[in-house]
Amino acid sequence: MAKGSGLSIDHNISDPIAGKNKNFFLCHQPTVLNSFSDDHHHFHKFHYLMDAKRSPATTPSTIQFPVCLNHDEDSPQQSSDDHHHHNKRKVIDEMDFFTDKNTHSRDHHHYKDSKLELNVNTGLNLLTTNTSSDHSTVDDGISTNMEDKKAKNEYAVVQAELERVNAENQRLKDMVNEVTNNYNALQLQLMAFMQHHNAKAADENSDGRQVEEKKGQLAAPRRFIDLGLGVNTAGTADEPALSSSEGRSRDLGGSPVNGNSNNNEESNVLFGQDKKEFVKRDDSPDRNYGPNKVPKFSSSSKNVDQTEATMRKARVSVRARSEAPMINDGCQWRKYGQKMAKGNPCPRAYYRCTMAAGCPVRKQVQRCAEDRTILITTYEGNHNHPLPPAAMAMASTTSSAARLLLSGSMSSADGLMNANFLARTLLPCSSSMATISASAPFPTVTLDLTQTPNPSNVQRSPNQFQVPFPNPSHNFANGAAAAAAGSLLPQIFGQALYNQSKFSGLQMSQDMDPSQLGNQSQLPSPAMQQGQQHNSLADSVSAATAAIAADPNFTAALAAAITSIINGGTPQSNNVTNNENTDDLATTTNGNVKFSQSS
DNA sequence: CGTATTTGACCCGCGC
DNA sequence: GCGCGGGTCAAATACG
Repeated sequence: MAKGSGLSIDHNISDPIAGKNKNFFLCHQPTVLNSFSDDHHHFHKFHYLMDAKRSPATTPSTIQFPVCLNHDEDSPQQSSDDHHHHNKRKVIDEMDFFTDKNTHSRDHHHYKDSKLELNVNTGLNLLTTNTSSDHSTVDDGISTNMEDKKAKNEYAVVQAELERVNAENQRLKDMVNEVTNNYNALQLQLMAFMQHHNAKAADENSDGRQVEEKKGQLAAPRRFIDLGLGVNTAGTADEPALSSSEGRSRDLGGSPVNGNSNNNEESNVLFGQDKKEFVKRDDSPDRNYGPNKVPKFSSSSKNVDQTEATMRKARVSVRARSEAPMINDGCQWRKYGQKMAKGNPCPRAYYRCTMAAGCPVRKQVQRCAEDRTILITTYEGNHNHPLPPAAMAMASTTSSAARLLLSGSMSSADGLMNANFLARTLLPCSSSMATISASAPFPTVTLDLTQTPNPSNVQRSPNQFQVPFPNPSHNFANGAAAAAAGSLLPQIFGQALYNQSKFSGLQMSQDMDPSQLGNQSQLPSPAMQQGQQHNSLADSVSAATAAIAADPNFTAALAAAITSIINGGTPQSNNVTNNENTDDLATTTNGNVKFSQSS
């Protein structure tokens, strides 16, 4: 749909991006959400939380009313009223209660489904019972002050309970947000870690070296050069994404700083950009990244020019379930724009990193059109400043993933094969498949942290290829558990790797020096990984379990697991693949990793 | 009052 | 050349 095409954006959709309203919804059925208002999110989310807590055997809400009817008569509130087994006032109470409630959630029967159901049902039951039984008493025409007081008391009790539940709702909402953020952060950490290892493996493969030979400390920096562009200088190889410089000095007129030859390799992750550069172009827009502008500042060879042009476009997209407007990636961002993107009713928000002046890193945040609980965050560029540990994961992930992607896209003849290779190397443990798109406008690596893919449900565009990966979820009986495990397993596995020094049972240690792990040490070659993964995964996970059990971060992992299970238990409708190529942000895949190469 | 966000306008590339 | 869509700017506004 065209921009400004009268597309009505309800604030349910725009809120999460707009950032003002932090109350994004969690919903089983995204298609119903558009009719809800802000006030209703509250209750809807509450229902979600409570529903998740319920045991599977919980009776559906529609059946609970008659069941609770009896409970209500025995409920403390009413039993306290010893004098009135036929309380005529209860009709009034009930009406009052619902009058109050209706102002909040008239449409939300879900609310009654929650913890408050006793109270709510109390009213209902009283109504039904009283209407039949009250005839005798009501016909008496007796109305005492005591009854009025009792009614008011009950009303007050219900109101207090409502307030209490509201407060609890808010608290739970906060908890969910926090847990979700932790979950995403942890997964990103895993991504970064695994991707580092695999990138190294890929590097060594391309160098024809033996895995065991490499020295971790030295190999880590080199990898970027080799993967990025062998022909390039360290500096240019440093900047696969739009962080690359150039005289995109539309406003600043800054002299282009190319090459960045002063940049050391070790600055790849933390300092994707050399400082000279970002000082010059502290506000340079992305549009100057166009290929036509590359020759201006680029170095000698056309090869390098093409490389830079491609690298400027490189993007790393992360799909994660999050209720929050943004995933917590450890960086500070400032919003500088918002647009409606074609093919997605949710607005796309543009952010730039504000942790350092002139940091070229930008990101786009957009909800997935098919499943709006999924947040799609697309990163461009490398940070030109030190990052806190929390931000390291994402920074290194995007940086290295972009390099991996570009290393594949560089050799045009083998583009798809390289993409396959990249897909295999990025997340062999976590993903069940990788989808490779050759038609995206930008070379894009998509890391899907949402769920375990179901290959049979995936719809593919003709130019997408999927690389089957070992699916860790095949051991799980039900889909929810499988979905949960799909995201949890790699997480545990990654956590185990992270704590690898604490145990020695990890299969991976056979192929590499454990001492190198903390330093982006290498992994077995992708082929080896695939071959060994099946065999070693179970052992690795069990070893990992032992490792993380002793780790303080286990709590985070556990929280992530809970979140994952909750997510997995909700009906998901994101088996849809949006093949709209023009919307690279919204392009979905059930695979955890997708590479999109510009043709 | 300083900072962050919003939002309409603008620029640019691309396809027709 | 024109229209469309993505991306960014910057004045206005909101917020703490």
